[in-house]
Amino acid sequence: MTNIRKVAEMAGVSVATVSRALKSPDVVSPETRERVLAAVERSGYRPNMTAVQFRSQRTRNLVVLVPTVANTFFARVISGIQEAASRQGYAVLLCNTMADEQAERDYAAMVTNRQADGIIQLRAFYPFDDQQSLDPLPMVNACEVMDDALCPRVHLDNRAAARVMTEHLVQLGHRRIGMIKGPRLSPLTRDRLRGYQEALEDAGIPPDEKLICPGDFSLASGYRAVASLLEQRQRPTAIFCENDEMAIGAIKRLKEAGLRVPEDISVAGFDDISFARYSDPPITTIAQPAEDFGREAVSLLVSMIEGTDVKRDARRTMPFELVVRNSTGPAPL
Amino acid sequence: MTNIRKVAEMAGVSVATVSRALKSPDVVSPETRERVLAAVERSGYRPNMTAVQFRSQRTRNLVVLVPTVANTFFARVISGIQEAASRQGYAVLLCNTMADEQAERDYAAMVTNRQADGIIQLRAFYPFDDQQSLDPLPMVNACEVMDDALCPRVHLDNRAAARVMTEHLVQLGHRRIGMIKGPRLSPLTRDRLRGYQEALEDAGIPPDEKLICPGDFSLASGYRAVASLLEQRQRPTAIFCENDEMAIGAIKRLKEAGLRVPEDISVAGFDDISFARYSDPPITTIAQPAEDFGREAVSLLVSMIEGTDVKRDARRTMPFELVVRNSTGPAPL
DNA sequence: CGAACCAATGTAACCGGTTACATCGACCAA
DNA sequence: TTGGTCGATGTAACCGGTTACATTGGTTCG
Repeated sequence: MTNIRKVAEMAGVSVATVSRALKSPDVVSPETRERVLAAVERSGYRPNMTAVQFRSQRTRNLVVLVPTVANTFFARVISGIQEAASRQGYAVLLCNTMADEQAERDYAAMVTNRQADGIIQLRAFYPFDDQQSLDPLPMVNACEVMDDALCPRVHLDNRAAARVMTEHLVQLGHRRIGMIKGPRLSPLTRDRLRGYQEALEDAGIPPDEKLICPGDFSLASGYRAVASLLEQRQRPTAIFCENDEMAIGAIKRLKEAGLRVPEDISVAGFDDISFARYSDPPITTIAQPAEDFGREAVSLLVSMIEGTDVKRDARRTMPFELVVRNSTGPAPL
Repeated sequence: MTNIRKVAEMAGVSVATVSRALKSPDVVSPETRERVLAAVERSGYRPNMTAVQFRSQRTRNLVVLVPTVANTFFARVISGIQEAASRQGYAVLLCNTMADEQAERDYAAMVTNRQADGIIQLRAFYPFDDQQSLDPLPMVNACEVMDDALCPRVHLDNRAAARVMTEHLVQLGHRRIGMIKGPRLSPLTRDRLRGYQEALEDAGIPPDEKLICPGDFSLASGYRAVASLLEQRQRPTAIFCENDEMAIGAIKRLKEAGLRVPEDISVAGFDDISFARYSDPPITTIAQPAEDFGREAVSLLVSMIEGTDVKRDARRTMPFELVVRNSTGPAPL
């Protein structure tokens, strides 16, 4: 492996000059620079980045913790992150954690280890031990955010969005509106549920626990949840699913039961993933500027890393939009 | 930042003893070990991994280049990779490259840079300059493999799989079978196309260029391709899509044209992504052991890294399975 | 009793860059 | 002429671990 000393020898200069010729070309004379670059070229020299990182205490790497990269919503967030990061000269190291806390801690350690300069967490879990350390770690929480202000957060007003969706269903005349929830402990689920409940209350519709089904954001869980909703004495005329995958699973089960969507029953989703538009019928859902979540998170994180003052409890709320397609329609008489 | 010297001082031993107590506990006396571990505990010492990596020339990181992490097939491959890697003590750094060659080269440089020990490429592109270097770089190519034997490869016999699917359609009585291809330059597309053509030839069906449409694996491209197939004087009675996303897009367009699947026209996919089962109708497709692709790739890569002899042109061919669902049926009379 | 050996630990070189500080020669102004 | 300044470059310390080799003290055996 050719190192900086070999290059220095070839160019007939000191290692310091080689380093300078590569990192701050303007401080070496043009002739020397030429000579060094020629030697670099001839020797095929590539700096050993572990040495550079070790010495300079910077890596220009960002770690991103994603619960499931397969989720097309997260995929869009990721592409926003990558775009912004590469524009700012950072590489993105993606970690598909499957919501495993130990895996998240291990990857987060890359920051305390100095293998990465900062971390973006897309889940409501703080992966470090020192929750209250004085100098906040360079971390940003996006999408599903934590309640505690342990680091800057980029999020959606899930409560408001769920409320808008529920109001949409109410306006269509629905009064028995089922809900298929996301994972039990997710703040995202809690907020969407609250929005749904508030909208019902505003409309003077009494809450009904039996209409609220557990789910886990998977296609299969949407499918299963519908089975239990259909057993009810008085069936709902609309089902609000906390994400589009579950809506797709739900629709499948409804069709199997011989029900037409939306004539017999309406189904709403959340996220506006690409499959939502191609579903039969296309799904009414909440669209989020996913890429912007990523860009915003990177912008905050880079500010933290580069020393710009970012308040630990900074918070960016992103806009959402109700996208009405054909999976929702007037309540049957 | 507490370092090994501080810990050594606290424990009243030398830095070498601290290092040994942590890395090879059996060579230090139990009492000393206790003392060191206590000091580590009290000081909150965490080894600086950049120093460890720099010194030991190993990182225990694997880079994985994925064209699009959102693709649910790749997501399964990734989870196989992660499972196998973590079992062998390696961390996985995922890179969503969007098939951008420069991005792939940049991330691949992490290996030549020594920021990672090896790389798994899920696309048919060799991201290093020195194609013919004497000591092969620790790289494994999986899923969409290159024709040149530049590194070990883990792949599917796409030709055989496409042939099986086409034979399935022929057996159902179809003689005008359209095809929606994947990206132009992909070897995967070329092989699947060849399998399709061979099956037609075996069945004595003359080839018809007009039945072969370009696509790019996206939902939208499947949708668009069907539009052009429907313009044909004599419409196909079956369409073989090179992946499930395009099949879903195709079905949507067919329904919009008032055609029933599979009564009026059959549609087949490839990959068996989770949405395939939830489509209406569920899609007939080719299932691949996606997780095994990942596990196999890691196994080969780790062997290369750890010096076990792996032939540069090693090649593992994974099995596939025809999954018949309801999107294919007998050809209409 | 002394040589040989061994377990436990210490000393210090080393990995490959970066950079503070030193050095040197050219040029300029007093 | 001389002291000061400045641009270009060299010297060497340093980052924080790992590990070859040296050292020490105790035990075993001829």
